[in-house]
Amino acid sequence: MPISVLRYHRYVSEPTSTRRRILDAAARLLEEHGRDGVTTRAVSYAAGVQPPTIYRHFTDMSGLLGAVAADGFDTYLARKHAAALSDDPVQDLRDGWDTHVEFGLTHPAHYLLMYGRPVPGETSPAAQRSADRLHLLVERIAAAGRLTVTVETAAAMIHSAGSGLTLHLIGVDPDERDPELPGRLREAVLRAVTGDAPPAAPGYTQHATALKAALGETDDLLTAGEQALLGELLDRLGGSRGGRGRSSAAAGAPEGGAEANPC
Amino acid sequence: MPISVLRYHRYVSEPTSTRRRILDAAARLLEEHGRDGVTTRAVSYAAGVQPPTIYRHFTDMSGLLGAVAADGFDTYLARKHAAALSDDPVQDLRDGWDTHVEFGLTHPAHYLLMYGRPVPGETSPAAQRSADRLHLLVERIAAAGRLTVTVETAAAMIHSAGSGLTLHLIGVDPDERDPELPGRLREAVLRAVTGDAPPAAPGYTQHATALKAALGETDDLLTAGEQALLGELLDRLGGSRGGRGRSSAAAGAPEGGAEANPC
DNA sequence: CGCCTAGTGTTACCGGCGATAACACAACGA
DNA sequence: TCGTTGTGTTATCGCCGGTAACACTAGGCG
Repeated sequence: MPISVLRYHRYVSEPTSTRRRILDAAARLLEEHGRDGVTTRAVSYAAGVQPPTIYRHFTDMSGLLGAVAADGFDTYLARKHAAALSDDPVQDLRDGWDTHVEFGLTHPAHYLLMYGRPVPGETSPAAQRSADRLHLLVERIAAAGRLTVTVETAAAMIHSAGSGLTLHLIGVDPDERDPELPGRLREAVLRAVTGDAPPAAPGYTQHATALKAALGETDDLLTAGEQALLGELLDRLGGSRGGRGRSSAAAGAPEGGAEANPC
Repeated sequence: MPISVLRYHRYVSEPTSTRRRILDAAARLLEEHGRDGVTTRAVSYAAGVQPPTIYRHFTDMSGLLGAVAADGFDTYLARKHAAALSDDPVQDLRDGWDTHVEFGLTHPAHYLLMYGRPVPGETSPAAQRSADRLHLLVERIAAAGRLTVTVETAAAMIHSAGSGLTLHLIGVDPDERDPELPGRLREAVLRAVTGDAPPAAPGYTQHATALKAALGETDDLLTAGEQALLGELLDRLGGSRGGRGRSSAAAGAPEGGAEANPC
């Protein structure tokens, strides 16, 4: 790249941006003195700026704390493998669980910021990022045909148990922590969301045909009409490579009533 | 009781003691405005005393908050059966779990005070009370010879999962809470600490969830509407397991299970 | 060139917070 | 009767989160 392009701009050679310095100072205070050590004064002093500067970059205190939490979480995950996925989705989830717990124990103050004070409807950016990744990991298990509950339910179970475990461990003196605990709880939840069964064959056609074959057992969950409808949709996925669209439009209800209505 | 015994003492006929008034005022503020609404000024004003009076009774702010949490928790448990134990220790634990979660959802601010900000080595009196009761419930299961792990490990697993679940639910909008979640997580942990084998999931659930996960790939076979419809039917098959509530617990342990590599 | 605008950091300040010192006063026991 | 103890008060401190108003710089544009 020719020198001429390297025009002088304000921040090109500045060692670290003000925002970065504030973030780092706040993170350091957070780790060393806990949540209560992160005050506007302390941060501004440690970052070498005046207090109002903080508000210029992070609208208020909670904005700063949220940014610190997100930054710390991202950094940690980036340093770990993060995106390295194997071809065993269950093992990947296991690794994700362990990494999550490890982060909480390595950075308890960050972790408490993320999960310690839930507010209905709100989710910190860091927690959201973590939840997204969990959802992805669980979905891969579902795609492998090894999930026995909804993806959403499985993710919620795993998150509840995992975060509860981490918070519990944070509250226990390191020497007194039960070494059995993390592994056992993890496997308990894992067994509950996966069957112990070996992975089913990949590809949706197999699942469609298998499900079609088992349709008769679903009387307590689906009405007769729903079973019939589902059967037709599964036929489309499992068998004939028919053209798209229109074929389904015609099919009326199998018979007039279609209203067994259990439930 | 003869009147002569009712000597006049300062507080005999006083409607409520100062300590009680402060406690009640703080609890009300906590429920109505959350943790941040409980300030020395607000409490003292609501209780009709001067701020320093609070320090006379509860050495500092955290002392007051601890007392409020403990008081609220005790009151709640007292109003519930609390000590009513049946002759089925596992069912008693189940009830205890449900009561615990219910308390957290009914009094989220109290609950966050108890579990939201763990500090290594410290345990709030309220949390300690709850832990003691859990220990007792688990010990009864052990006495019945139905525990496959240490009492301590079992209690820690249950506590981690239960408090994590409650914190998770507190953070989710009431309308969007997964009704399956609490029961499933509870049974998963219960099965892991007692030797019970998981109830055989109907074979179709895995196929249903797998197919759901692969719905996105079916664009060439199904219209968007059909995909949505199919997705809903698949959720019904993957989500709920016929009988609800306790039914799933009974199943004996056909195989040792429970020991698949806790790592 | 000279003016304007946007971005950034500053000084000075506000109301509210947790906490404490020093005092006022009632009840009780020697 | 007089100290002691328990309880609640007045007055005040230092720190907090947050904001208004100003100062300076760089870039855009006539």
